[in-house]
Amino acid sequence: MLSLHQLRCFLATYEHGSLTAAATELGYAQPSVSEQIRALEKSLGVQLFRRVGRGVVPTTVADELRPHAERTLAAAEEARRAVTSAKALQTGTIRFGMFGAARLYAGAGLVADVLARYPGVRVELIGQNSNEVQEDLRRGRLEAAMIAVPAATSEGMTVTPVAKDELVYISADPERLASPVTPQRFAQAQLVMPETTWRAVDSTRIVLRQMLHETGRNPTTRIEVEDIETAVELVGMGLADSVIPKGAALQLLPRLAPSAGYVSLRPRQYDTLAVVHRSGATLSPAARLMIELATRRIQQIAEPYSPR
Amino acid sequence: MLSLHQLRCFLATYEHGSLTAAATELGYAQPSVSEQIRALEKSLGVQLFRRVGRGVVPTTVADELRPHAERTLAAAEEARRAVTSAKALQTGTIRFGMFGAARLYAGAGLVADVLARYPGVRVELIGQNSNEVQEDLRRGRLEAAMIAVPAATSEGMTVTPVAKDELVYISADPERLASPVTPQRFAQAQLVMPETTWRAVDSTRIVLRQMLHETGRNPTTRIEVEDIETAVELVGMGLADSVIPKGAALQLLPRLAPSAGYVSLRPRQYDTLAVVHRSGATLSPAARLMIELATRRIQQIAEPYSPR
DNA sequence: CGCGATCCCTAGGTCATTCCTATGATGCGA
DNA sequence: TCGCATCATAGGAATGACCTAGGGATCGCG
Repeated sequence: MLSLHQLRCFLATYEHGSLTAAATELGYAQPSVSEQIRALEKSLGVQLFRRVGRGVVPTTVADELRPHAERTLAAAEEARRAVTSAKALQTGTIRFGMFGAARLYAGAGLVADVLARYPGVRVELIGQNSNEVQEDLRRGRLEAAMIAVPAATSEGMTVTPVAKDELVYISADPERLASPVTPQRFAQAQLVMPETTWRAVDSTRIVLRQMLHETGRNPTTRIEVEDIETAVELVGMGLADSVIPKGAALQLLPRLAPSAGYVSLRPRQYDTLAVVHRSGATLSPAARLMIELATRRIQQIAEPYSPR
Repeated sequence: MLSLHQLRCFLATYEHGSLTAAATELGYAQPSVSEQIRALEKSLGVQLFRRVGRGVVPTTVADELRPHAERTLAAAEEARRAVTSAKALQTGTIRFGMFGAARLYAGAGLVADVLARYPGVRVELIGQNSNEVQEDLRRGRLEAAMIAVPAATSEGMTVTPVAKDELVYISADPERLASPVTPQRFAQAQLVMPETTWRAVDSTRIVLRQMLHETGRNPTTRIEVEDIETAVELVGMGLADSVIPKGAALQLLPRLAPSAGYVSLRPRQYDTLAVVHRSGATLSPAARLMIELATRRIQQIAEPYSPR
């Protein structure tokens, strides 16, 4: 079976015209190199060197083999180098999970942070929804992610809360923004809610359902849309109100709904943003980097998490 | 230490997303592949797969490694293929030694024979002089050669005579061609002799010296030139006569000295053409081919060798 | 022409690697 | 919750890598 080791011995022997010299260069005893060459010749079924009195002389087949041997060793070396630099985050791909809304107002800055520090890397931010991201985590497609809890956290996951993101009520009607929105008023509102596909398990909705449940009411939605931008635009057009994370409101309202504003709920409600990964896994440098940078970004916008 | 085997296991695992499947494809037991992957990860100092419940999932570093692993294995395969086809004489270089005059009138046809049979190969015909060729043989730079004996044959060489090439007297003067040239007449001739550099050991001259020595005379040369064509041209201009192998005379006289002709010596003198190689060496297919073709070519021109 | 130096091969032994079977641990899906 | 699929571990046999020691051939030199 052809091996890189044999090719290394072959090249050293070819260049020196001597087994002894090759062995010296490679740091082996002479019979070891001799044995490797013999094994290579046997495996190829051809004579590579003629043993002639003083030293050895390559055959024409050896001439033929040499450039290929060099190419093969170079490719192997290149492979090692690529891995090393990927390990050092100089190149390669960094993949990180991040649920929709948080990605919306922290994602671009996060990617910018990574690229500023490691210009050679590719960055992938995965996931439209926290639960989708959790599924990727569970399947191993993602090493770590920043998601909004509560979501149906499965066993074997380590969850580290990093920030609280307040949920605010947004509307184009100044009257409804005059004072914090109570559950009573909230229950009567005409709402547009994003992330239709995932409404049953969406973190924000779970929080809101809980809030309303305490008052014995169910939330009603007038419009269901897929993405948060559309929801904000609809709010700007005065067609409905909505509840979104404050960070998203700060970024999207001026751009998509300049006539609208936001106000807190009463009592204040929060999405908890947390870093999640498989329990017991040792995180790669890339993942640790992303976690650190994402945490910093998020905490610039949302309040740092403080356990009660 | 990185090995091709590890890369093969890595690729199979990457493609199947499973150690078991990879092992099946490669024809190994599952723990063997597992061990190879672990060794590769250790040698690179990086995790390549995350072990996740059902199967394994490549990390981004593995994504980075894969194309390089493929390139490396392809290069190794290419190396093997190149050697195989060189071995089968489909490509590569065939090197053969052949001394000056014989190469002159048989070389082109010999090369044509080889190329007709093996269109992909490169052919090198080495050597201007028998002794130069012998030196290459002794040093191992040549595997086998067709040379003219007697020449100073050194120990350790196997000499197989294949043809006798008669030495003929050439002249532009029809009178001198009327009858075979005796040593007496020869000793008085004005001669032009080729291969100046090697005159002391040249095979033809040794034969002629022996012939004259029996009559107690020494040969005199009027002109010394390096190559046989020049000598023949000078003969054609009537400036001197010469002695060259009959094969060379047949080919060169019509072209370079149409007014000249040739006649035998009395007694007839012969160069013996022989195949020479190191004793005890097993000849490569290429060398055997060249010997066979060269022998056939030579025997079409010179008389087959018949031991007395 | 012998003599030492050089270089390759062979022999025999040690140690590491490779590969196997058997078995345990774990996650997934019915 | 049970069965199945998958990976990890353990232990042992076979193979390969490497070494030291010594023999044979060749080369250059006195």
